[in-house]
Amino acid sequence: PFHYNLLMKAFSRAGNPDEVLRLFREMKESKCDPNVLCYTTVMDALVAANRSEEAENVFEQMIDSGVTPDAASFTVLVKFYSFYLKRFDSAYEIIRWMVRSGCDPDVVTYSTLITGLCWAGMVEEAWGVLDQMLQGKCAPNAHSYTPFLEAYCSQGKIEAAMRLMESMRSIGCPPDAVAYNILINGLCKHGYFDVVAHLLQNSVSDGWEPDAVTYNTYISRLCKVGRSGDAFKQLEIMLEKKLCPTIVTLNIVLDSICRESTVWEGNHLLERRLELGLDVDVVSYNTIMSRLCEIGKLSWVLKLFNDMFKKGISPNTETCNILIHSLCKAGNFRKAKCIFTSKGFFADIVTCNILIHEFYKAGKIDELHNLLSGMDMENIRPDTVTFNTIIDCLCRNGKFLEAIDFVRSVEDGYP
RNA sequence: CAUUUCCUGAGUCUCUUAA
Repeated sequence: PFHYNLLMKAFSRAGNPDEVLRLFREMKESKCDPNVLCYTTVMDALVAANRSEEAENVFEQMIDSGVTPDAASFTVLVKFYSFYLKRFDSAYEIIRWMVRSGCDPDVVTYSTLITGLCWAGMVEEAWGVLDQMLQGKCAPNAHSYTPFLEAYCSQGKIEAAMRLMESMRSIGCPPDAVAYNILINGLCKHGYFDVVAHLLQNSVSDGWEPDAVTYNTYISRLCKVGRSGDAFKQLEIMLEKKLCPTIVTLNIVLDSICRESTVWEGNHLLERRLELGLDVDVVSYNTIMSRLCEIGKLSWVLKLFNDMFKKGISPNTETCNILIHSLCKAGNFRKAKCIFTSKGFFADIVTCNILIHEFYKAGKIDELHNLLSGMDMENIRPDTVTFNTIIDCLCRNGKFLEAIDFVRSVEDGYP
């Protein structure tokens, strides 16, 4: 069981839930009874792949086979109810169940719920959970506060975020590099690059040390506002500080090069990756394929996809979305559908938005309706992009009355 | 039975869709 768990954990980290499931089956067939840790590993792998129904099944299996869940396994349930399904009533229900069964929720459980609530924009509710936590004599840590920082920053409430940083200090949870990274991301997003420069200068006296993520954040944001020259200066500083660039750093630079100069130069960087001591990953390929998709080079996209496969890098949902988009743009709906319906691929809302747009453009209204009802069955919830796409397409086709009806029909259900 | 070690859960950065 230990060794199986180690293996499963490795595949889970590599983002390969199917292999995790295969090992899990193999384990049970070889009469090696999984323990709580194994069940939790499997559940977490499934949740990370947004396959929560299957995770729920595994939890039930665990109960049925008489294995007692611990705080960690319950927390995985809280995680998928709050992070993915946003069903907070169910998350609270899990916590009540924990208390009833004598397995008290700990700081991780509460922090998970707080994170989910903050991501959903329910900041007030989240403060309530923090109170509940304090009443339950469970001491909060940095994980309990940073979700609030993130929420404030994304709402543009920079002042509130700064004030929270100060209170963290006085409460005895001084902000760490992660907290500063969240703040820096928020500051960059709202254009306060000068404030970021100051924070970096004062880091020693403020008691924190910038890490690779700090610079990745700063560099990426500078690139996004077209200041790639300044971004490269920061990359130099990062290297001078002996901070090792990560694969994310490489991907940020790659993205900037592909957008600003040519895909060709981006590809060139890929070939020189070894000099940096970094190996490319699925995101590197997605970055290039996406730019190729943009300029309509289907055959190049397919070639890179093959290269990627040969290197043993598994495609993720983004990869498949780029492929589907490229195929549709080239009018090859048949192949696109092949990917869409292939097992092992789990469509998300982005996949559906791409198809909705392409079906409209191609006038494939029947296909469109099939897709919409399929989304309903698969529980894929439309987002703002879905609605904007539909409205935009209706208007472009001159169907203004239909567009107006549509807006009215979704007015209350607008996400 | 105790003790020690190993294996499970939470926060920040990069890629995909509309305008």
